[in-house]
Amino acid sequence: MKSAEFGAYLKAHREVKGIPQRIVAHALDVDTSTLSKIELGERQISITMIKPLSEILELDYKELQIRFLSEKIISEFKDTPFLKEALQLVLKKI
Amino acid sequence: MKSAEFGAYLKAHREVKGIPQRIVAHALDVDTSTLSKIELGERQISITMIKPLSEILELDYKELQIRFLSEKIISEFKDTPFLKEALQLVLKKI
DNA sequence: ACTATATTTGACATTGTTGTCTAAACACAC
DNA sequence: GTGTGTTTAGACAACAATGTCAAATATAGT
Repeated sequence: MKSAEFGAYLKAHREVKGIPQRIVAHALDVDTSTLSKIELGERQISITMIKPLSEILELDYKELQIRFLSEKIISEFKDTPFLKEALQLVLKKI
Repeated sequence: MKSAEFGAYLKAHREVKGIPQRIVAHALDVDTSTLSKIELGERQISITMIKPLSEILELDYKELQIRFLSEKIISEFKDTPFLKEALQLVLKKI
């Protein structure tokens, strides 16, 4: 899932709840313009936004965080040789 | 990654082989100034540099790549909640 | 010490990303 | 239609990261 899709996912949830961007943007401490761009995939979502997003959209934080993070890692490293081995090494180290 | 440690490791290997920065820098298609900063940890190492580095320093590519990549991931996400779970999910997906 | 080479440093231009601001586009009630 | 609130677009400044260049410093070799 690309970042644009994650943005669309957030937008869909926001609209289901009937919350205007104004409110969500305030919770994230950004402009509605920035939030709009996030929802449209024109701006990256900062990882620090996941917690407040989960709260205001009433989504499970842990689930959203894991999903966001895993997609971020995949999109960043998907074409990198030996990614699998590196991930296994990271898991061993942490 | 601004890993001074990895840079120092590369520098140590280069010096053991007696290869001047000039040669390695040329293989990486950068200035000696940039290479110096990389070795001192003042510039990030681009992942595309690992392959030419392994060749010129006669280090095992796979090993170097895995090591570099795992350290990069750790340094980037070490304080991120649910990293372990996200990594496991990534491994499942790829 | 002198010279040549190697390395490091700091200033700089370039590039990419971020969020804001203003205004335009949109939706929808009245 | 008009008016009100919402969303999006584009231009902009702030900021960080990159690599280069030229100058400064360090290291050998003789």
